[in-house]
Amino acid sequence: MAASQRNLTIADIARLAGVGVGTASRALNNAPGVAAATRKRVLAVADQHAYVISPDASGLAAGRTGRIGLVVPHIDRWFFGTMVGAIVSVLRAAGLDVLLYDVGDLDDRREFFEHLPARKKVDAVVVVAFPVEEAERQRLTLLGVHIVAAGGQHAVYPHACIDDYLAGRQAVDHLISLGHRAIAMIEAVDPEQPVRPSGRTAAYHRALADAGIAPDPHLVVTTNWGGVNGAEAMARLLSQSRRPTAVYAHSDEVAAGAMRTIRRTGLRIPEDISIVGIDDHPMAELLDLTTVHQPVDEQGRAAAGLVLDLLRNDTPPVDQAITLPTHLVVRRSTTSVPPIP
Amino acid sequence: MAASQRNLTIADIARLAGVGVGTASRALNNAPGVAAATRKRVLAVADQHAYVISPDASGLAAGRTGRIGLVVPHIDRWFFGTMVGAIVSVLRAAGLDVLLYDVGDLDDRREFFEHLPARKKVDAVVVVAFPVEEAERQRLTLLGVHIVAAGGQHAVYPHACIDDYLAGRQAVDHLISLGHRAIAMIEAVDPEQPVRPSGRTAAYHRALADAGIAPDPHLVVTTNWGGVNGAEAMARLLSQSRRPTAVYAHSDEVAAGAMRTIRRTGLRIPEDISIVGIDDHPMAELLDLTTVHQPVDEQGRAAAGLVLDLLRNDTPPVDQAITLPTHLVVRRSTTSVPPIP
DNA sequence: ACACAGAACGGAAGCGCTTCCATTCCCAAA
DNA sequence: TTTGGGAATGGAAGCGCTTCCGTTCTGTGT
Repeated sequence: MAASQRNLTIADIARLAGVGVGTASRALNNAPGVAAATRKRVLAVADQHAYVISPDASGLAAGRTGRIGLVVPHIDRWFFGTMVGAIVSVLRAAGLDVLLYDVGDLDDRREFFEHLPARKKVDAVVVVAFPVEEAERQRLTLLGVHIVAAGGQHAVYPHACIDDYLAGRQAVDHLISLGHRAIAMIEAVDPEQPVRPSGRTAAYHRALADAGIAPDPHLVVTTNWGGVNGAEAMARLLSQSRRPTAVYAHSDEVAAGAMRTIRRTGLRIPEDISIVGIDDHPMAELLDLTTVHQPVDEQGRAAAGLVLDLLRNDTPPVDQAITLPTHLVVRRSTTSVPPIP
Repeated sequence: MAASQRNLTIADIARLAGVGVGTASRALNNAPGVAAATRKRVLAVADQHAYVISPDASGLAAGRTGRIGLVVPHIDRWFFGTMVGAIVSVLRAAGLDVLLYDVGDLDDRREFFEHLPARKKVDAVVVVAFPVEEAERQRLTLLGVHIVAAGGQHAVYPHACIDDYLAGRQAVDHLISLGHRAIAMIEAVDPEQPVRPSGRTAAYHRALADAGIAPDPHLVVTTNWGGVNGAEAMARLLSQSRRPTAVYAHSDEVAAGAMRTIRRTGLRIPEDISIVGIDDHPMAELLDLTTVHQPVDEQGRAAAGLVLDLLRNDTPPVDQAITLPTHLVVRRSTTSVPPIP
């Protein structure tokens, strides 16, 4: 009885199978150098006792962890959750485990980079969709493992992402092509993240310039990420003298908020105001929101693929920067510019 | 040079600090039995060399992992993502790491319970918001660690959740109190999960019975989880001879889909049809959807708290089943029953 | 018949830590 | 002054594995 309480070790299995620990180890790891019959016998014994190798002991001896660290802000949001799901799926299939670190709010983030809880715990790290600052980058080198970025452009790391500028252009150019000239932008920033130049913002300005439309600072408002803030931002936009005929929102969530404000104001979408978002959030379909689709799953899978490459060859993969295409999805929230009454 | 490549071990730190490995270990672990001056010296040396203890070696020797396994379906959905975020936050603060396992689709799920990838990797497991079947439960015992459920009622495990029946009653009773009698229900099931009796469904039937309203099977439709399916289900509902004056949807996402269908049909919300959901998804506010709020964060934090209790005392906590309250949030999607034309 | 190359195998050393036990040291109590 | 006793400490053993090296055992070529 007492003996059965203790977990079996590889030595027990070896003894029960009548082999040495070395052979048992090779058999259980599917390593070469074991006769087929022997391997079978060892596996049978292990199976019979529901024995599995201790990954920690194995890792300690072999010098790897079998784990990948995922550093992600706001796991509760669709974009990040989807990305994480895709990454986990690929890594799991490769037999790797995922250690999750949330750096959503500033405190968590500081905490993470200060103490680097992932140290000596992972074979690689994926930073999911947030810009890593220079100081943070320095700290990350202390981890001494490969780093990959998913869903954000980080020239310094291998990464998989979309082209934010192009996505923005697809949205704004769509409005322009419909004849709109009074095009507003609701710029979204994450209060928890350091502000940085956004491709989505640049796209707006350049698209207007390319179309010969004079920029109007009153048509640009900035707000925090999130639907409710989008609603508030839209209210600001509507409180001005010049009413836009179209709105370009940095994300579908922001657009959703804006739509509520527009409708509450008594205006119709798209007859009075057209609106376009970015992301193709599942909600966009329910809202009939025209948007720019970005392949979140694919970004995640691609990033996970980079990790696997990095782990296999120690030479960096040829294709270090994967940029996935976005495309416009036209629904019922945009139409051509209304005639001036 | 060559020496500096190698990672330092505790023996190196001990030597550099002029102490034995035992003392170094105690100092670094903040364990008793070390003179203050000695501890300070050891910590200084460690700090200077950016040394941290190897958690794997430490765990191996001490017989723990410092990790908690999270088993969760659909990490990309708001409910699960929010739950995970809350759990991670509490566990991280307690110095525990989180290993994430996604059992969203049936294959992943079978895979997980068949191979139990978490074996010998975690000190406890949290199953997030999905019903564990008897066979799966059997397998889980093989893990040999504490198990806690978050966001689902599992009599067999310590858990934190809401009362689905009560939540359903709050929604349906609200409609009844507004005078509605032709109340439809859109029942949501997860195609990836085994079907099981739902408190939200029971609430509907009993609420009607309690109010003396004759049940009408035509007013009940079942659909898969998700907004698009809710839209389709609502279409089915509207294609019938008897049009409901109110709809009770099992979740806000389903309700959102239904709202689109209602509006596309040319009906107004709430003038022609009232609708109520459950969850208080962030989207509900943007949709002006009346719903029943459930505290997802709190469920996650409570579940994580149970884990910590279980790990501390080996005696199960007194409060093994934590049920958190829900409450109705009235917005603009419900109103009293329209007069019969 | 013999030699010899491989394959199969056993076991010791070592991965980086914790913990226990034995030892030393210091100070208060008598 | 002597004597316990507790605090501080060093180091060996052991956590459960991998891997290397030396040994044994085949079968093959001649």
